[in-house]
Amino acid sequence: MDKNDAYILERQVGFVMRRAVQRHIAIFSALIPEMTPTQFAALAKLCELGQASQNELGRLTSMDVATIKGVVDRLRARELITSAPLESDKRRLMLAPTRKGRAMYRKYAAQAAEVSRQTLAPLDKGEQRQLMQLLERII
Amino acid sequence: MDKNDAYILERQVGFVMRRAVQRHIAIFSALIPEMTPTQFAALAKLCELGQASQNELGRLTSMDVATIKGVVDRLRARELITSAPLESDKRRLMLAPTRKGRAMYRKYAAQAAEVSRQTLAPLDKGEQRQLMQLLERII
DNA sequence: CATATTTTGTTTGTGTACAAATAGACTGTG
DNA sequence: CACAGTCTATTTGTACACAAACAAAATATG
Repeated sequence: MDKNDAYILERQVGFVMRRAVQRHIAIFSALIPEMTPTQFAALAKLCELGQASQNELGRLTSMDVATIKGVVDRLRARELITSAPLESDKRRLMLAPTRKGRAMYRKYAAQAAEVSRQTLAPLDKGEQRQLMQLLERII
Repeated sequence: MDKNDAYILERQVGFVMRRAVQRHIAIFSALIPEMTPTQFAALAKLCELGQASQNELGRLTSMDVATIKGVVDRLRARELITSAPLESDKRRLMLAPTRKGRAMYRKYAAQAAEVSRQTLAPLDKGEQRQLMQLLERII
């Protein structure tokens, strides 16, 4: 194998992104130890929407059916959201944030934005925008 | 809360990176269904080194002690690597790829590079380099 | 040399993440 | 209306990912 063709782990996007995500999660859990990024994402989206079915919330937060179920179960166990089957469509489980859930979201929204800032801190504003745009294009 | 201060999930780095990683993993498992990106990373690094202790391999592949143990266990179960306690330091578990492990690595190294290419395909060469450089700076 | 500290590995528990199989409820089309 | 296909949710199994607690071995330091 040619030296230039060599597979170098450290130069693969997957590896670099995995490490960047690791650092991001570490920053998140330092600033918001009360919940995980995933849980906060689900809660934030549900607060934004007011209500949504479990499936809908999963799609909007990019979590598959099994994943969103676990996240919803844990949020409900902590009484941050409620769930009830929809009368007009008994397949669907409608979710809504509780007062406590909304309070939690309001409490940490600023911190969550700070997590993004710290994650991107090594870059200047222009680079930050560029990174975001490039990432959005490979989704 | 001011509209400009609103927390928009879709604009947070963490969320965007998580989705980019999801897409990357989907591409990987389509091209290399035989193993996970994590397993391939460990095998690739071990093939590059020839041998390494479990802890060392974990550090070099950014996996914590519990994670690398699981990955190593699964690779060993498939006879892709061997492990043996080091005589000169009985704490350490020395790992090495088997003939089968090296063959597996050679077989998929080109495919793994192709995974990176496909992941970055929406970008031109310059943008790809830029993205990699920006990501490396936020690790 | 003795012991405090560090290093390596294991175990347990919790939390994503996804595939595949299942069940019940809805919808569309004949 | 019937029923084929679709949608929603659940369950099971596998695989990362990390924290915390533990044990054994090596090293450092007094």
